[in-house]
Parts: sequence; structure tokens; C-alpha cells
Amino acid sequence: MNAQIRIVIADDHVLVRQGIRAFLETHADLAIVGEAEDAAGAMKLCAEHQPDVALVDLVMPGGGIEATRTIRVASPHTQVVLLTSFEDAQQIVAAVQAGALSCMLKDVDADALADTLRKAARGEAVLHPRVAGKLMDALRRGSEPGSEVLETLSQREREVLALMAEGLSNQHIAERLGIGEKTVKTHVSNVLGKLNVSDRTQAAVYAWKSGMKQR
Amino acid sequence: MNAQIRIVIADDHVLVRQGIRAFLETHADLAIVGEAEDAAGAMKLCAEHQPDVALVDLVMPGGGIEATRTIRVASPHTQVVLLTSFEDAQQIVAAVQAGALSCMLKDVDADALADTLRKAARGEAVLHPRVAGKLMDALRRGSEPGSEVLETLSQREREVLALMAEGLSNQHIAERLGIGEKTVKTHVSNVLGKLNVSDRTQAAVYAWKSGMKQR
DNA sequence: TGGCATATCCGCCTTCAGGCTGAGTCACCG
DNA sequence: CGGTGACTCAGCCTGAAGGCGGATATGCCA
Repeated sequence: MNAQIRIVIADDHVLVRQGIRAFLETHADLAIVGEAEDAAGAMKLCAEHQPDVALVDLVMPGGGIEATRTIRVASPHTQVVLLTSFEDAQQIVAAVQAGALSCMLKDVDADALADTLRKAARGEAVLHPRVAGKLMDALRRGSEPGSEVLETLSQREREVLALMAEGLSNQHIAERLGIGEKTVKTHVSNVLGKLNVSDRTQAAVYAWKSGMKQR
Repeated sequence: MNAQIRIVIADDHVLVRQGIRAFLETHADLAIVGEAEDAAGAMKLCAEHQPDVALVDLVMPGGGIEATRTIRVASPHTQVVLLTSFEDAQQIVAAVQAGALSCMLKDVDADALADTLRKAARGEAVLHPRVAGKLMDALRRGSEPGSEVLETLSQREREVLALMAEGLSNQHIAERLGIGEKTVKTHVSNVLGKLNVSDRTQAAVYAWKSGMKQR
């Protein structure tokens, strides 16, 4: 007994959404339960409907990658299928690491897309053939280079950021590094300024996003 | 000016080599210039003939990965197409990083294999569909299992955590979710309690550690 | 029907984070 | 020798964060 597969579409272009909808409505087992036009809306919609699959455009207000990440956290049941016009390996890798299951280019035909969605609902990944090649490139290069902004940090600032990214308070960082808390606050302020973020949580997120915690 | 594509086959099973040879000989544009049964022989053969493509078994004496690496170094012109019976993500990733271009499972049919070889000669990668899935898994490195503690969070709490993990302040989370800041603070407190952490930065780190990538 | 979990909101209070300013030491460099 | 940058520390002040208690409304389940 196969229930319908419930799908949320997230794309900032109405035309694209309508096109996808028209594509998918020819398949009786696929039900579109909602459409969003930005990352925030996509997360909200997924949290609300808990769809089986979210079809997310890589390029959208708020960011397709951020949308993927928030959807995966806020709505673990929902599998994310990425939709993209461009074959940017870095972006695709980032999206996969953010929790995207499959990745399709926008030139797929209706049946292939439907098939991808069905497989996604079962947790099976599908890679668009041309995406596969890009992914191989990215893998070969061994992950993306870190942010150049991180390079502007001094040694001490990097240490402080690393401990911030572990969730330590100023006091604990001070103890860990054997310096005063005031000094830590100075470093923290400098780090926040250089990274152009407004608080330690954003700095920690920055560190994780830029990969300083992954190699 | 389509010259024949020159191919070297490296597999330790005579039967397999003969099978592949029989497969490919039905295609006039594919020429098998040599067969090797181990890594050393494959490298020697490639260095000698500088073939366009080397079809390398992942499992062979001397190691398919080592064979790939040495071939790529000793004979840069030669593209390596991996052939494997097993879908071991680690092995495949390692082989790709060693320089393999494409990866096929041994259940491909003759035409698909021929097509892969032609593309490889042009430098285009092809991933066997089932291999793609494994590769995604490896990339994701354990995002699926998720922490069991995350399961104890309510829907709303997961949404709040997702936004905390993006670095948003209580005020911004409130705006994003369309609820009051006081309510957000309540949710945040509950999340901190359930995750057994003492501040939002630690919660964000927790989300990143358990929800997205790496160990 | 009475618990129980969830989600929403309010107020009070304490602690901490982070901005701003200033300042001392040290090492390196032109 | 003076300048520059990194590292250290200090005081002051504002605002955000988070704990604690209380409150209301929903829906689910025994």
C-alpha cells in the first residue's frame, strides 16, 4: 500500500515552481503540499507539513544550503533534493554536507525527477550524471580551501576562535589558555570584528561552516 | 578525426579480462592495447603504451588504488576508470582521491561501459548510479543517525535550535518564526536543558556536531 | 474526566557578552 | 631609532542571555 509522497517545493521563481508542479502533477503518487520562495519559508513549511521530500533550489533568498541545513535539523524526516541550474562543485558539496540527499540539474525530464523524488522518499540518493563529474572534481581537490578571512586572524585569535567554536565561555577560554578573561574578551572582540559577525555564536557557526573543524 | 580509443585492462581474473575484451571488441572505436593482472603490471603497461584509458579493478594484487595512483603519476595522459564488484564507499572515495576519473560496477552492460570509456577518453567522469549513493553517504559522514537526544526535542524546539545553529539572536528567531521573543527564550531554555548544555553557543556547536558533518 | 505534553506569553532578576577607551610589554623591521 | 602589530590587562557601560515562577490554551491518551 503506497501512500502518496508529500513534497514541498522551494524556489524563488514562480515560473519554476509552476513548471515543477505541472511536471509532477502528471504523477498520481506525488503530492505537492506547499511552495516556498525563500529559505525561511521553506523551513517553516517543512516544519509544518513534515513532507517526505523537499525540493530545494540551490540559489534562493536566504540560501539553498542554509535552507537545507535548517530543514534537516528542524524536520529530520524530510529528505532534501537539491535543484540547481549551475554545476558549481563547491556549492554542491557544501549542500550535500549540509544534508542534501540528491542533486538534480534543472534540465532533468519529468520522469527522471519523479523517479528521484520517489527514491529520495525511500532514502535513496540520486546524482545527476553531470553533477557526478563535478563532485569527483571536488573530491579530488580534497575539500575547499578555508576562508581567506580566517587568514587575517592572528595565531592567538585563531586559538580563541577554535575554543569559541567548541562552546567555551570567555572564562573557560581564559583558563584553558592561561590568560586573563579580559584578555580573552579583547581577542573575542577582535575576532568578531575581523569575521564581521556580531556575537560569539555567529563566530562559532562561521568556524564550522568554513571547515576549520573538519580536517 | 576520431582515432581509436586505446585501452588497458587491469584485472587479476582472466575470465573477467576476456569478458571485458569480448564486450568491447564489438565497438570498433575501442582498441585494447594490453592486459595486466596486478598493480605493477598495470603501471608498466600504461607507462609503455600511454593508453587513453585504463580500466582498473578495485580489487587486485598490489591494490587497485595504488595502481590508480601510480598510473596517474607515471602516465598522466591516461584516465583511470575504476571497476568494482563491491560498493565500498571508503574504497571508492580513496580511489577517486588517488586519481580515478569514473567508477563503474561490474554489472554494467557493454554499451554503458563503452560509453563510459569514450567519455573518460575525453576527460568526462561517469558515476555508476549505485556508486553515487555510496559516495553521498561517505560525503555526509554520518549525518543521518543524528543524536537520540535531538529526538527528545519538540518540533518547535528543533526549529529554534536550527536557527540558533545559524547564529540568530532570540529577537531574530522570534521574527523569523513569527512569535514573541519571550516565547523564544522559553524554547531556548528548554533546548539547553534537554541538550544538557549551558548556553546557545554550545547548543549551536551540538547541532553542528551531531546534525551535519563529521564525527 | 484528569493527567501530560506542547506552545504561547509575562515579569523579575542575575550573569555574561561585547563595545569603547586606554595602556603596558615585546619583537620585528625599515 | 621610531613605528607597527601581537599579546596582555583594566574599567565602564549597555544590552542580551538565561534561570525561575506563573499563566493560559490546546490536544492527546488513559
